[in-house]
Amino acid sequence: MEFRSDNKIIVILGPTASGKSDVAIWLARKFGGEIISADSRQIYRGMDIGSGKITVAEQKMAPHYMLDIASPRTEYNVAKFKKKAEKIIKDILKRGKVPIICGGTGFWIKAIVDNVDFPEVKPDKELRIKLQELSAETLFNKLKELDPERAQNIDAKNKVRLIRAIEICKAIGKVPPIENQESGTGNYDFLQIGIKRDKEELDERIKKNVGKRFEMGMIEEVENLHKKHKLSWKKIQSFGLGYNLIPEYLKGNIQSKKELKEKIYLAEKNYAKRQRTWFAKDKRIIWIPIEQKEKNKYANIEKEVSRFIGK
RNA sequence: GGGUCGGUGGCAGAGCGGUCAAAUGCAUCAGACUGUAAAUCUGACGUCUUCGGACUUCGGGGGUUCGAUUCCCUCCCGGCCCA
Repeated sequence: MEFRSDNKIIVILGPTASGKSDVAIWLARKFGGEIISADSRQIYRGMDIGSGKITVAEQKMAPHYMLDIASPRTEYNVAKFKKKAEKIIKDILKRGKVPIICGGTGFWIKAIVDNVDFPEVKPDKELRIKLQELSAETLFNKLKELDPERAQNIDAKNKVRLIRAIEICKAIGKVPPIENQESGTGNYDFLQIGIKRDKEELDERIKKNVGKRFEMGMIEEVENLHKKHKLSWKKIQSFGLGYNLIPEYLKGNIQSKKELKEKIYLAEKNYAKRQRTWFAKDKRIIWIPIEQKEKNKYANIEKEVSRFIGK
């Protein structure tokens, strides 16, 4: 009997430093998969060490997509990601392979899994700059006039959200409600696996990871972004975490490498917490720990995946 | 030994007679999230609580005062300067 897997997608997710990439590569080789990165920073060229991108050698171990596809001077976003990723998914499935989405950017993953329908309103730079001057309160009142419905559930103190909502209103009248998209999952069948690690272990991994990336030249990378690629400090810092902190060190606002390292570690720990909070909401995620034993660390994940795709 | 500045919540650091359980930042904990998502944002953070409050805190001890984290004395500890 011919088994069909032409609508099955595997998602490997988890907080930073949980070891997602290794799992994805292993699965890709085992099950004939191709990996689509869902990471909002690894999208950019030249941001390798700071973003924790896997090496070129590792990338060669399985087909990878959505890595290094944008210049850091352009602005990438969920909507673009979704469009492009969907095309790639279709293509992978058509060739009889298994798409494996792997990443830690929860919102981007959700965009695919829940088929979030983003309103076709492109960012309006000028409007954003103008609105940025206003207080959250003013923005909120403005939105209340434009779209009382959206104003009802929006975070009234979050300027970024308020600005985007107003931006949408200006363009198409109101923000389309999201409730209509409940059943968006539609055409695809997803298996979402979260890499489970307890907090202490993850903190330890993050710490090690930061140390390793320091040795790999994380500081130099940021220096290059500024000097060679002519990116402003402000732009670099908008990428967050190390990209935010390292310029402070280079500018002399952080005194020592030791202090810088400690701060990056803390920032990544906090980031991991935000990721955990985000992922915790999605009850469909199956959390699986990686086994300690060497022979097959991924036995449990393998079992789950086998059952899912029926091999 | 003399002088001087200081010892505040996990840390840094305000407060300098009442409005102080004590600003602010960090850390910690919890949470939100419709084209910036590694971003952005919210709440909690002495103890107990029937959530109105109650109780114990600002190096130790003593004092002044209706009232002290804030003033005085003294002791202990630290920084700096002079010897």
